Amino acid sequence: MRYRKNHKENTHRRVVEVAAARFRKEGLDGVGVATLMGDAGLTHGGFYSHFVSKEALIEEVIEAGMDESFARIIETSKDGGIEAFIRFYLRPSHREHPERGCPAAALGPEIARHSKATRSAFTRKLRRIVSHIDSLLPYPNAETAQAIFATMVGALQLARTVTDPELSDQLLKAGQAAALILARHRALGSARS
Amino acid sequence: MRYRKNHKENTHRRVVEVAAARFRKEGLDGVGVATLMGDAGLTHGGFYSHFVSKEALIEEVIEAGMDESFARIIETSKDGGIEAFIRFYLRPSHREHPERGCPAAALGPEIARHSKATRSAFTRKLRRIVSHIDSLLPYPNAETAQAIFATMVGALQLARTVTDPELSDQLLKAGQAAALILARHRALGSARS
DNA sequence: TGTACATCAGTGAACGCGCGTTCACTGATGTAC
DNA sequence: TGTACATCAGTGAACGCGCGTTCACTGATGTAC
Repeated sequence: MRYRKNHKENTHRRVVEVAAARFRKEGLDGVGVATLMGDAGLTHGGFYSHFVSKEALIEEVIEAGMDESFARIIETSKDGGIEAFIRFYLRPSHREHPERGCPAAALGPEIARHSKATRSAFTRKLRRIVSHIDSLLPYPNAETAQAIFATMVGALQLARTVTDPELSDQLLKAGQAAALILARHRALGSARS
Repeated sequence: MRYRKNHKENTHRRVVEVAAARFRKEGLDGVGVATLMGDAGLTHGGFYSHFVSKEALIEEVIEAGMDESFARIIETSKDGGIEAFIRFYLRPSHREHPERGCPAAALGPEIARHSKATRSAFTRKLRRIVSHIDSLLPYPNAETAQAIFATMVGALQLARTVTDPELSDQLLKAGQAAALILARHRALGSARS
C-alpha cells in the first residue's frame, strides 16, 4: 500500500510518543525496538526506515521530552511565576507518572551514559529550561537557576525511589521549600566560602 | 579443590566490589553476570552459589555503596562539618568517577525501577545519611537535610550529563552554593506558602 | 480515460550475540576411621 | 600414621529468550503515457 501525504510523519511521531512514555517508565535499556513498534501498531522491521538506530530514537525522545518540560514551565509560570512551577514540578502526580514527566528526573544518569549527540541535545534543552527559570527570579542569576532545577530533579528522584510513602511526601515538600528559598535568595554566589 | 577458611567470603566480597564499580559506571542493565564473574577471576556458573539472582547482587551492591557514602560523610564532616562534606560531594573528581561515588547519583532512577527489597535497602541507607546531615546542621531539621542531599544528587547528575565542561563546573559550584545556603538557613518549613 | 510502471512504508524471516539461569561435573582439601 | 570418603567452591556446556539490525519482499497508490 502507498500512503497519504502525512502518513510517514504521523507514524514517526506515534513511535516517538510511545517511546517517550515507555523509556521514561522502563528505562532506556528496558524497552526493545520490537515491542515499541508493536505498541505503535507496526512490526519491528519498519523501525529503520524511521530511525538510523535505537540511539537516534533515544536522542529524539530526550529532545522532545525536554521540550515538553520547557513548555510546561512556560505555561505554569505564566500565571503563578516560579513558585507555581516549583509546586507543579514537585507535585505527587509528577512523582507517580514518570512516563509523562521530566526526562532529567526519569533518566538522568542513563542519559549521561549515552551518545555525545544525545547528551548534547539534553544540554541544549537544559540550558533553555534553566535560562527560563533564571528569567523568573527576583534576583536573576544563572547559578541560582541551575541549583533550583538540580534540587527539583534530585528531590523528585529520591521521592520516586523511596519505599515509605511518608518519607516520599516529605521529600517532595522539602524540595519545594528548598527551591523556594533559593528562588527568593538574593545572591547565591556570596554563600561560597 | 577445597578452600581455606575465609575463601568463600573473600570471593563473595570480590564479586560485590567489582559489581559495585561496574554498576555505577555502566548501569544496572549494562553489566552482565558473565563478564562480572570474569572480572572477579571466575567463570559465570559460580555466580549462583553466591547470590540467588542478579537482583540479589544489586540489592547488596546498593546497600554497600550507600554505606560507603555514609562513611565518607562521617569522615569528611568530622573535621570540616557540613561545609566540608558539601564540597567533597560536589568536587570534580566525584563527577569524573561515578564508579567510586554515591549510588544515588549514579543510579537514582534505575534503583527506583528495581525490586522492593532493593528500594527498601536504599531507603534505609538514605535515612541514615540524611539523619547524619541533619545532625551537622546549625538548625537541625529533617526536611532541610533531605533537601541538601537532593540538591547535591541533582547537581552531580546534571554535571555528569552535560557536554559542556564549563557548564558542568558551574553546576557543581551552583550545587555547592545552594547546599550551603540551605545548610545555614534557619527554618526551611517557614518558606512554604 | 485506460493502462503500465515506479514508488516506498511497512512486513517478517533471519543474522549473531549476550542475557540470566540451571546443572552435572571436577578435584583439592578436611574429616572419620 | 595411613587410607577412604564427604564436602562444596568453582567449571563450563546448555537452556530459552530477547536484543539491535539487515534485507528481500509486498502491494496500494500516484504518476507517466
